[in-house]
Amino acid sequence: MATKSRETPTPVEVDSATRERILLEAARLFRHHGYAATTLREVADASGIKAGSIYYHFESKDQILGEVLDKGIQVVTDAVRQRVDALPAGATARQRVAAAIEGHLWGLLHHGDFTSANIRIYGQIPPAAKNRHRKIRRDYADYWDGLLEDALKRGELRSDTSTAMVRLFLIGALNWTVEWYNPQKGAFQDFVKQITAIVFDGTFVHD
Amino acid sequence: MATKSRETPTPVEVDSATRERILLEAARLFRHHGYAATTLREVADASGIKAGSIYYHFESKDQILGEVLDKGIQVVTDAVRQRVDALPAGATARQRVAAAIEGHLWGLLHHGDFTSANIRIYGQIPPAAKNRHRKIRRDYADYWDGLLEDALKRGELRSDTSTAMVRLFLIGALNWTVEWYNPQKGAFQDFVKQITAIVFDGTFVHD
DNA sequence: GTCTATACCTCGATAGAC
DNA sequence: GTCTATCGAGGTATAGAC
Repeated sequence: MATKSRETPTPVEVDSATRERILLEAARLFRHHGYAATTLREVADASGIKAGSIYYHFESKDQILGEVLDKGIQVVTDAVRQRVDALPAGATARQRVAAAIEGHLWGLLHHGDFTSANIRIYGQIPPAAKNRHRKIRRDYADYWDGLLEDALKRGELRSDTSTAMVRLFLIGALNWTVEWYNPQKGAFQDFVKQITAIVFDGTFVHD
Repeated sequence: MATKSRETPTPVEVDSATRERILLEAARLFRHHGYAATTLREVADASGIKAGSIYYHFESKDQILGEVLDKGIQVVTDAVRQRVDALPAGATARQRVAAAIEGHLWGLLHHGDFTSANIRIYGQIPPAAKNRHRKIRRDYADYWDGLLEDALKRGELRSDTSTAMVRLFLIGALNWTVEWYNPQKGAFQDFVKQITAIVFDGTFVHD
C-alpha cells in the first residue's frame, strides 16, 4: 500500500493511470495466454491505446514482464508480513502460521492476475529475468522457514519431515488455489478457515 | 504400459523412434519455455532433424501439443488406477487413497516433462485444445471424487469441507510437487510416505 | 502522450528434390 | 523419411507527425 502513496511519488516510476492500466491488462493476458503468446498489440488494445504508445511508458515487453512478476510477489509478502506483525507477542506458532496462511491467500486471491501470472510464467521466462527474481523468492522462502522452524522448536510442527519439505508442500498447495478458488462459492474467510484446517490437521479424521 | 505394446501397433499412430523423440523433446521444451515460445526449429534441432521433417510425423504444432498433453494425463491416470485396482477387496478408504496418492506421484514424477508441461501450459492453450482435454480431466476428477466420497461415507474423511474442496486442494498440492521434487534428496518411496502423512494428518502435531 | 507507418525479424507451414 | 528453400503472416520495436 505504501508504495502507492500519492504524496510521495518516486521520480523514477510515476504511476500514471495509463501505465497502471497497461500493467493490469498485461498481467491478465500473461495469466491466460502466457508470456510469449501475448502480443503488445493485444495489451494495447485491452488498455485502450495503440501498440506504439506502450513504448512511451515501458522500454520493452521484458520490462512489463518484470514489473508484473514483481507485483505478483509483492502483494503476497506484504499481506503476510502485515498479518504476522499484527499478532500479540505471546502468539503461538500455530497462530503465527495461521496468520501467514491467511495473508498469503489474501494477497494471492485478491490480485489473481498478478499472482497467477507469476506462478504460471516463472518456470518459463528467460534465465536473465529469472535471476533477478530469484532473490526475492528466496527471501520469502526464508521467512516461511523461520516461521516453521520456530514451530518445530516449540514442538508444534510435525518432526518426521524437514521444514523445507513442509514449506515447499504448503506454499505450492496454497499457490495453486488461485487456479481453482471460486469466490462465488462462499466467503473468503470461510475458505481460509477450511484450507487452514486441512493444512494443520489433514484431510482424514483421527480420534 | 499396455498402450505401448509392440505386438499390436495401432495403424493410426505407429510410434517410430523419431516420432517419439520429437514428442519427448517437445514436452521438455514446452515445460521449460512454454508452448508459444517453443519453436518447431528448436524441437527439430533437439530431435536431430530439420524443421521441415517434423511435418512428416505431425500435421501441426497443435497436434504435437495435443499428444503431449494427453500423455501427461495418461501416465498419471494409468498409474493411479493400477495401484488402486491391485488392492484387496477389504481395503480401507485410507489405504485406497494412499494407493491413489502413490500412483499419482509416481506417474507425475517419473514423466516430469509431460506432466509438468501439462500442468504449466493447460491454462494457456487455445480454447479449442482446452475443450478436447476437458473431458479427460473431468473423468480423472470424478475418479478422485469417488474415492473421497467413499471415504466420507465410511467416516474416515473430515466432514467440515466438501469432497470437491479436498480433491482440488489435494490434486493441486500433489501436482505442484513436480516443480520442486528432487530425486537426489531421498528415495521416492520416502517422499511418498512423507507427503501422504502430511495429506492425511496435517503439518502440525495433535495430541 | 498518443498516433500512423513501417523496418526488420522469425514463426509455422508447404513444395519439391533426393 | 529427410532435406533445402521459401511463402505469407504477424511479432517487437522505432521514427516522426500531431
